[in-house]
Amino acid sequence: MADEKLPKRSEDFSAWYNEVIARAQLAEHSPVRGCMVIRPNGYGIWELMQQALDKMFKDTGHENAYFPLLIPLSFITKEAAHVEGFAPELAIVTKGGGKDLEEPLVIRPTSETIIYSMYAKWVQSYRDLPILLNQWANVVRWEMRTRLFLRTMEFLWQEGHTAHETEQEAEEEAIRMLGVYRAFMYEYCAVPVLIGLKTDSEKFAGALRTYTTEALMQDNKALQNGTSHNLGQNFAKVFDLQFQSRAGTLEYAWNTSWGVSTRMIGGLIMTHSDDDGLVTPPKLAPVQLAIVPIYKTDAEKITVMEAAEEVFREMKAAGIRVKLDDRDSMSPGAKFFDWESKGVPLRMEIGPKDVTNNTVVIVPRVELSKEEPPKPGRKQKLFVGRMELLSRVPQLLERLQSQLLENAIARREANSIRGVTSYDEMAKLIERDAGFIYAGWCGSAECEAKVKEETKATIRVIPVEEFRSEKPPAGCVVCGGAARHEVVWSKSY
RNA sequence: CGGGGCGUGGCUCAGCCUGGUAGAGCACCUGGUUCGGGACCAGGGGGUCGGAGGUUCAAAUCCUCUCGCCCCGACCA
Repeated sequence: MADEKLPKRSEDFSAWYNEVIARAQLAEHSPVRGCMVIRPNGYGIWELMQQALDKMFKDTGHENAYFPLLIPLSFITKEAAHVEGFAPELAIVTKGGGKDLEEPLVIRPTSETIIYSMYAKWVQSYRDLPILLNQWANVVRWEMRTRLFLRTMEFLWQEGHTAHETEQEAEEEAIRMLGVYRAFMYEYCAVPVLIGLKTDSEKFAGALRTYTTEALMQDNKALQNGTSHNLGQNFAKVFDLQFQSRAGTLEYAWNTSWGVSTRMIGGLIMTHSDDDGLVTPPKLAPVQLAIVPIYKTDAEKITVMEAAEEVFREMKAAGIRVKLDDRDSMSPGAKFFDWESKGVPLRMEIGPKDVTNNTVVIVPRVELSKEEPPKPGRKQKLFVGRMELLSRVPQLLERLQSQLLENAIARREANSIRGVTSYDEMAKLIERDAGFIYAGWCGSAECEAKVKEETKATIRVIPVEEFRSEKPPAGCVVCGGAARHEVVWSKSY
């Protein structure tokens, strides 16, 4: 299909990213600036993400519901920090049915306001708490500059919204869902993330505290791909979300909200894909195995197709997402490139020799360290007996899944620099896109702003203990004052 | 909103400077030969040149306006 080579990551990362998406037919720009059409190959990834996450949400006691797209403008303006944060990116409907509306309606940029206004009606006493809901929805934020998946004006996401009796319960919920995201990123996306707290300047408009998952892309820029907020009582106070407590007093509820979006797909691409095109982790690959039959003569075609169809049925029955590529007008070589650029984890070749030997050839999309190494300069080819397929294919998919995570962790570690103490050194590291830079921070907004101003890097996360360095930093890398936190600096998307 | 670039078959672009029959590669359709890493030959379909106005015997080409897109900067999951 493709007639040219991809741009190389090392030469033009941004052009490479766009081209990977185009080749894999994941998405396209829409006629409206900043919006995106998600094609089946891309939406298939999203559906698999949804399925996995939805189960995780249900398993942690949440239910799905749906709240409307249109929100009264007055709702958004009720919470001061919230308005301030979102005002510049609101899309507002002022006309309906040919007439000016009495009150303009906002197309939701997020649903805190409409949801907590409803919760207020549903909650009388502490017995009505907690409320643990999630919704799958689209939201609109009027962005200046957009990139497919990473930042589009309309995007798909899920937003969880909960209400609790106590601050501690809300805090536990925010952290529990951060943990869910972290597990999802590792186990399904094979995207290793740092987790921790956002600084005040980076937190959600209207939150008490914002927790984040941060991944490092192959160009060494950070991507925030999940957030979980402890909203405190900010929204409860504005929308009268009150309940009678166990002690009989009237109290405001404590809220959390948490979300992940189609941005994760961008993160997936920029984490795993290579100069041959898209790479998808098996758990999120709409097609996990592509079977390419190879034949010359009509007689060969008959026996090869027979074998290929049998393997296809076998794999399908075993629950593998499999495709038999029976396109007659395309050469096998062209099919190899096609499936590679689409990121399919395993490709299977079945030719006359395989039929005779009762074997197949399997080529993994990325090299597997636990399998026989490839010949120099060649792709790794695994010769597998037909009888072993039922055990080997799932095993290879698992190995590929863990290989991707291993590779990504290794890359992140190779591009994480700890113990930076001098501001000049940090500035130089940022200048050459060194990756995640760990350094001390005094906690002042001035020091944070100075770095952003001078280097474009920001504090991505104040990591939880697990991700901190063994030796805590003593001083702030900017002002030299006592360090209150170890933080991770990086340029970001 | 500032700075730069670009709008020509589905895609990537040439043609514009110096006005005169709309082109190429890829993709697509038909037939044949091919097929274990991007096949080849022959034939074929498809474009009011982003839009409007102007100059001219004549505009993809020159002029004016307009719309849209992309890249770089200030805000953001």
